[in-house]
Amino acid sequence: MHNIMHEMHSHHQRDGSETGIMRALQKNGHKLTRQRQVILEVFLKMDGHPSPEEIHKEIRRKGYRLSLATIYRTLKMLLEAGFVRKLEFGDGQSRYERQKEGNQHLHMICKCCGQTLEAPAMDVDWLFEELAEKHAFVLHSYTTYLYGLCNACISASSKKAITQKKG
Amino acid sequence: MHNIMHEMHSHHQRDGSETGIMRALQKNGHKLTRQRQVILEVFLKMDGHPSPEEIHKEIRRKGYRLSLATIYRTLKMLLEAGFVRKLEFGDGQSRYERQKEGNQHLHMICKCCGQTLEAPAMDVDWLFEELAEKHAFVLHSYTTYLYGLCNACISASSKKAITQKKG
DNA sequence: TTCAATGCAAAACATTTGCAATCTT
DNA sequence: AAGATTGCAAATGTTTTGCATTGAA
Repeated sequence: MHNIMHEMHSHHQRDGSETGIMRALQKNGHKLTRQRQVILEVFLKMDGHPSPEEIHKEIRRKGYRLSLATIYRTLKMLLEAGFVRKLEFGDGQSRYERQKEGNQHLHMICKCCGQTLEAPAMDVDWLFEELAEKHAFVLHSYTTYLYGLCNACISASSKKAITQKKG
Repeated sequence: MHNIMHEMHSHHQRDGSETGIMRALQKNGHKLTRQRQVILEVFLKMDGHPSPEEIHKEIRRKGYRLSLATIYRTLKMLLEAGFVRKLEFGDGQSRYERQKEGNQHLHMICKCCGQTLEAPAMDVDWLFEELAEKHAFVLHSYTTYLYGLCNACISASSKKAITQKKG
């Protein structure tokens, strides 16, 4: 039941397209329902890290109609199958991003405006690997959140500081 | 109102003891109540990453009696003041750990038993710093979760594999 | 004395679940 | 036809909040 993704990559072309994922899920005993197609289709087209609620809104905006519960259930399935990653930015709701193999990245979260940007992981990969090994830990995946201020907010706040002296 | 901690470090000895923190909070206009003393005292003595609920239980176990709401409110205050860090392991409840300056570490979370261990950050620090800089991002803090299997669970599962062939 | 902080219960959320109806296969 | 999946509403679990009361300064 775990990480269908790997299987997919060995047997199929590594597309990870909507149909590719659906086929992989199907092969693993899941049924191919209209709802799952819609969720996948809409989710894959969304940028950033949408929450279940946001995915639901987007789905309705596009004229489809399905229950929030189904979105939760589908996301859980996709998570267990390894097609998505679950993120927690600390704002009370969970967020999801697509799991693209070999595309690890860090999340930089601006404390001021809440915007998140992504930085490619680069050297971090082997560093974490080495670190885990040192602790006899088998590393499967990782998530990193960098908190601070984005460029826009720094500019804004320094401008404000000039205006009102002493922030 | 933000990061009283820094202020404390420049004016006081950098102890971060219960009284040290209380004094710093007080200096910033917060009132020194019995409840806050108790929460701080108990929390600082707890290991790991206790959730508000766990802190509450521990407090009651020690014979004190105060409301869960107060714990939430106090933790929020400590968070905004920079004395604690908030963590989300993905198990549905938030967890808190003490913010010790210059003691950054990564969290290794075992997917099997749920246990978390900590690894000192080492080289990660400047790597993140460099990365942030490259994106014009001012780094304040970071949190890293490494997911995988701990030593104990690996041993256990390999033992099981021998017994039942094909896991 | 004054206003912040507390306790309590209710409210607000996000997420999960039970169950009857409905789809895939 | 059989069993998985859905929708709905209710349940759950965590966190927040309104408000009267208490307590620190």
